[in-house]
Amino acid sequence: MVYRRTHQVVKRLAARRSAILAAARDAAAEAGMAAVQIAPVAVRANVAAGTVYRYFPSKADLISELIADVSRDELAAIRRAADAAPGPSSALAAAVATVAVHVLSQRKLAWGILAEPVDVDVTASRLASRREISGEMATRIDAAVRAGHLPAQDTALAATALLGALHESLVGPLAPENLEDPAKLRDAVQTVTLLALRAVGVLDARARGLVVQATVPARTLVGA
Amino acid sequence: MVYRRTHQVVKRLAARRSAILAAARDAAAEAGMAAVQIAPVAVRANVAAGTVYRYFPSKADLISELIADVSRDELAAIRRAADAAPGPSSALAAAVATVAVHVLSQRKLAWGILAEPVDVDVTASRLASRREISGEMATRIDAAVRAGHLPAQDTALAATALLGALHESLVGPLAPENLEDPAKLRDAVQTVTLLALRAVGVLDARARGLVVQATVPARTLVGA
DNA sequence: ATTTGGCCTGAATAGTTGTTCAGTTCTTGA
DNA sequence: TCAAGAACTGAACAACTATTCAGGCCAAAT
Repeated sequence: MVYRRTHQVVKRLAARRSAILAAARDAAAEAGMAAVQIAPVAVRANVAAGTVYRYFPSKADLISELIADVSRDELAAIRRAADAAPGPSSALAAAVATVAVHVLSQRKLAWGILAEPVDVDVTASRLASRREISGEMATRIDAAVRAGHLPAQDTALAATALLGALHESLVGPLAPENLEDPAKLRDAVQTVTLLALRAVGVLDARARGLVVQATVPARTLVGA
Repeated sequence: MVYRRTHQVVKRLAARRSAILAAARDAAAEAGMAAVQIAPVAVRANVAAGTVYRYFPSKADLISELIADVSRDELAAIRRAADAAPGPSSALAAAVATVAVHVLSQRKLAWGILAEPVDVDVTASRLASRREISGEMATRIDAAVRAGHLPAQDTALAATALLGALHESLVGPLAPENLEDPAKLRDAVQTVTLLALRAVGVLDARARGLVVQATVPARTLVGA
C-alpha cells in the first residue's frame, strides 16, 4: 500500500470536518436550523454534498454534533462566569445572566438548538444539552441553598424552570423584538435575571443587588 | 337546482368538520402532533383523505384551528379559576396552578400545541395562542401590582417567563417522568406555582399560603 | 513517472406525505 | 322515480431533500 494517512492528510481531514460543522453552525446562526440542509452546508464548506456523508453518517448526526458543540461552549461560559463570582448567590446570578446574554446575542442559533422544528430526530442531543446546562444550574442553586441563602427546594425542577423562563422570554416567539439596542438588551437581561433569582427564593432587594453585580461583567460579553 | 343545503345537511357538514377536528385533537393527545397526518386523521374521522380538504384548505389550517381550539379552552379555564379567587394575588396563583394542572393532565397535547416540531408552518397560530394566554397572565400580574401586592415590573415579560418556566419544567424534555401518581403531580404543580409566584415578587412565606389555596380547587381538575 | 488506494464528486435515487381530481355516491325537490 | 348538483372517495401525483454510488481525482511512496 502506497497511500498512507500521513500527518498532513489527517490534518486536512480534520479541517474539513471542522469546516462542515462550522458551515452548519453559521447557517443555523444566520437562518435557523431550517437552513441546515446538506446541499447548502456543503456549498458553504466548499465540498460536494456526498462528502458530508464521509464525515457524518447522517444529517441527524451532523446536527446532533452541532448541538453538542454549542452546548459545550455554553456550559464552559456558564462555569467561567459562576466560578469568578465571590459567593454562591453571586455565582447563581452570574450563571443566569450569562445564559441570558448568550441566548440574546445568538438568538437564531439558540432557538435552533433549543426548540426549532427540525426534520430529523435530534431529541437525544437536545435532551443531553438541556441536561448539561440544567444540571449545572441545579448545582449552583444547590450551593446557594447549602450556604443558607435560599430555601430548600427541588433544585433540578427549579433549574429547568429557570431555563424555561429565560428561553421563552428571550428567544421564544413572544420575545421582545427590538433588542438590537444594547441598553434594551441589558434591561431584558436584568429583568429576567431578577425574575429568576426571586423565583428560587432570593428576596427582591437582595436580588436587585445581585443582578447589577452579575450584569456588569456579563455586559462585556455583549460587545464580543 | 334540486339540491339544497337543507338544515339537515348543514348540520351534518358541521358535524363532520367537528369530527375531523376532534380526530386531530385525539391523535395529538395520544401521540403528539407528529400523529396528526391527513390520512390517519381521516381514518379516525371515518372519511377519506380527500374529504379533509373539503373542510380545511391545508394541513396547516387544520392544525392551526386545533391549536386555536385548545388555546380557547385553556384561556377560558384560566379565567374561570382566576375570577373565582378572592383577590388579585389569589387569582394569579389560581391562574398559574390552572395552567400547571392542565398541561400536566394533557402532556402530549400541550407539548404538541406549544413546541413540538411540525412539518407545516403553524407559527402564526402558536404565536396567537401564546399571546392570548400570556396576555391573560400579564393582566393578572398587573392587577396584583396595582393592588400593591407585587413590585412594579414588566408584566408582559414576566408573564411570558412564567409560562416558559411552567412549560419547560412540566412538559419539556426534562420534565419529571412519573407524574401519573396524583400526589407527585400535585407536588409538581405546587412547586412550580411557588416558583412562579416568587418570581414576580411574592414573598416566600405568603407565596406558600397562596399555593396551597390555589391548589385545593385545582386538584379537583386532576381527577376530571 | 507510476502505481495504489482512499477521497471527492454530483447527478440520480428513494422515501415520505401533503394534495389533487376524475369518477362515484348521496341528497334533494319535482 | 328521476334529474341535478353537491359531497365523497382513494389512487395517483408532486415536491422536497436526505442519501447513495459509479466514476474521476489526488496524495503518497517507490
